[in-house]
Amino acid sequence: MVKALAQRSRVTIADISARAGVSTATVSRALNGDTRISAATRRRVHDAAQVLGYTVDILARSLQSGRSGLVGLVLGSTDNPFYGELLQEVVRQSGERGTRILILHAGFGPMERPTLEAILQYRLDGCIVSSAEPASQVAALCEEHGVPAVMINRLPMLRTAAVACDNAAGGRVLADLLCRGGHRSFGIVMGPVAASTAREREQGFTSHLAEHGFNVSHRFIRGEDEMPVTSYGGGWQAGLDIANLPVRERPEAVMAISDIMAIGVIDALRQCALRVPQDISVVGFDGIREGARASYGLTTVRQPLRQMVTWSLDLLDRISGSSTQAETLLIPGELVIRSSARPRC
Amino acid sequence: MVKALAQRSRVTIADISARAGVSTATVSRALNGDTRISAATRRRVHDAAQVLGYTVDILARSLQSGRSGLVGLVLGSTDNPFYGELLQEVVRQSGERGTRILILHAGFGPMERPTLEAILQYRLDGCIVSSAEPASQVAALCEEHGVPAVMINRLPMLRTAAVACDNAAGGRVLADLLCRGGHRSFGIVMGPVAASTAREREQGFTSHLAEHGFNVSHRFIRGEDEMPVTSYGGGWQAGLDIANLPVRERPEAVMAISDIMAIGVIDALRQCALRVPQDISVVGFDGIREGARASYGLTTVRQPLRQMVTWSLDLLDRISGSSTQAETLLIPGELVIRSSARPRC
DNA sequence: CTGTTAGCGCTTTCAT
DNA sequence: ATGAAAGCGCTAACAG
Repeated sequence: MVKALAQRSRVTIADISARAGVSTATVSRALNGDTRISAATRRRVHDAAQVLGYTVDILARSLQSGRSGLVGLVLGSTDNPFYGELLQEVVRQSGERGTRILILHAGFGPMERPTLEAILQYRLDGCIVSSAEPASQVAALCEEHGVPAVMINRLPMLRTAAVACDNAAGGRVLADLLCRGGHRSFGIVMGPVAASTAREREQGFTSHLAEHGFNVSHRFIRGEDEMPVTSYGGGWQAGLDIANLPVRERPEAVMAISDIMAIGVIDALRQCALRVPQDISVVGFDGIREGARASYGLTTVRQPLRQMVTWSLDLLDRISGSSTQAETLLIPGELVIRSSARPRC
Repeated sequence: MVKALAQRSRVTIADISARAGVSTATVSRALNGDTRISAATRRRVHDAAQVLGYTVDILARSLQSGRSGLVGLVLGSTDNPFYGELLQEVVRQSGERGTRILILHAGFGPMERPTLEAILQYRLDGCIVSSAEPASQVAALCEEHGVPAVMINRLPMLRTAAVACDNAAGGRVLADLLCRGGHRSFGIVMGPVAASTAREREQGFTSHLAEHGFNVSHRFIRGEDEMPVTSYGGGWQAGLDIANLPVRERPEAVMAISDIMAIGVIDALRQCALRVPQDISVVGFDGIREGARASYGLTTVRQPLRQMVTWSLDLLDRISGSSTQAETLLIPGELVIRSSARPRC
């Protein structure tokens, strides 16, 4: 009695079995909803558990079952609000399914070895990878050890699965919008490290333009030294460069490879007294909340975040156990027309 | 052989013990750097581990030791970039210490019961709580079960520890700056749900003004329905309201309770053709990256994020085991003067 | 329907 | 300096 209180020792199924007068096996079964247990016993067990304040020890369960109920998440730099939104959605949905999120990485750059090994050490049920650099490391490790992995918005690597927004199609839709808006010269803005995502977007954009007899006259690759990915700072620099172009050379429309870059571009253009969209149209890609602010009114292609996460989690469930196969789900993005691109010439 | 490959079974210390010709106990000791093991044996064990590609199973270790190496993190809505920055810093530092982050919550609002129980189920070594609403629930649970908890930027609850930026002092510093800038009328902007953090900031601000014979003439409480906390949208609304005030009533300076609100205020003021800081000065609090953008140049008090996280993690280490005590660490914020507040009248 | 018995992989006395 | 054995809390055969 005193001891129990003093030691704050964990309440185990053994405690319940004692109190309910059944074996621990029965307790386990009752608690896990095994239908073979009589209603009466089940009640007694549940009551006892309730009274004692029992909670399963997932560590113990996992040791036995091999599944931890943990999903690893690899995030890029939260400098890009997209990752924050992704995190929130992943946490929400995985919570609903009763699985928890272990953060493996959040930031730019590669992962360190010990961090990577957490995948094995904690017997993760799966991994969701949404950042560029660590993708291949994680893919290799998961592949080798049979841990399901799904890339969000990255090309599937090795035999991992992937779910992505249809980047190429999105690029095409934006090109189309700008063409219809009567723009005749185009620029594109992207970060130094071109992830597959960026390349696809560009490719879709460029090829659609080509089909209509246009091409991309200016291609700005700008980034911050410390973080050579798509970033506000990179967009800002590109914006300044665009503003400094001789007027006749200046593209009438610019597609930024991500919303965060587009926002940087817009700020820089305005800084230089250029008006968006009157003087120049700017479109982005991602659909982050910030783009919806009245001060930006960013026209963009929104990634179907919710669905992408749902499918990722489904995929993880499905491929766990079965031999991992490279399966790719492509979801169309949604064109969101606001005010940063001129509708008519 | 075939079986080993087919089953992809985990490499355990038993495998190592077989290969190295020692007992599993010795393997465990060698791997954990027990000094009593001879150098020769240790080498053999390490080599074998290396060759076999061994990784500890933390689940098994934890079951034995009671410590999981997992720290729970409760985050507010990543709508406020502050939480994204916090996340990144926490992940970085905990990674360095060899502990991993389990996300318990990310978003506005309370936590659901099952999520809360993850704290016990995974035997978390501790919890870091930085969001308002779930704080009391988490505190209660941790308190009751002896799990160390530290509130970041919240009042310590029950017997939990806390580390915070000195909010009151920060408020005072901002008030002082504005006074010296020659401002004579003041407004304050905050979200509907006033966390302790917000109240302290306001209190410091107001009391310093009072000491100099000023007071806050306007107090704007604005938020978004779905998310009644400090938010961009709330700041925006407050900004519009300020802009719509009769000119003579309009405060010369406004302090927003957070940077994200300050940014909303600035955007709205500009939308209404008011210039910041020429027509009105705006200051914020937090020091998020976004405020550093040239388009905002937000004058603010920066929270010493890095140090706050370091201390939190230290605190968790220290109080684990010992009877939890309410300990509060207050770290001064750093005044960052940029261009959103008039320096001289 | 329920109890008995083995472990899951690791650490840790207690011997030697 | 090393081994044998117990056990962390749970689940899953395998009996009845």
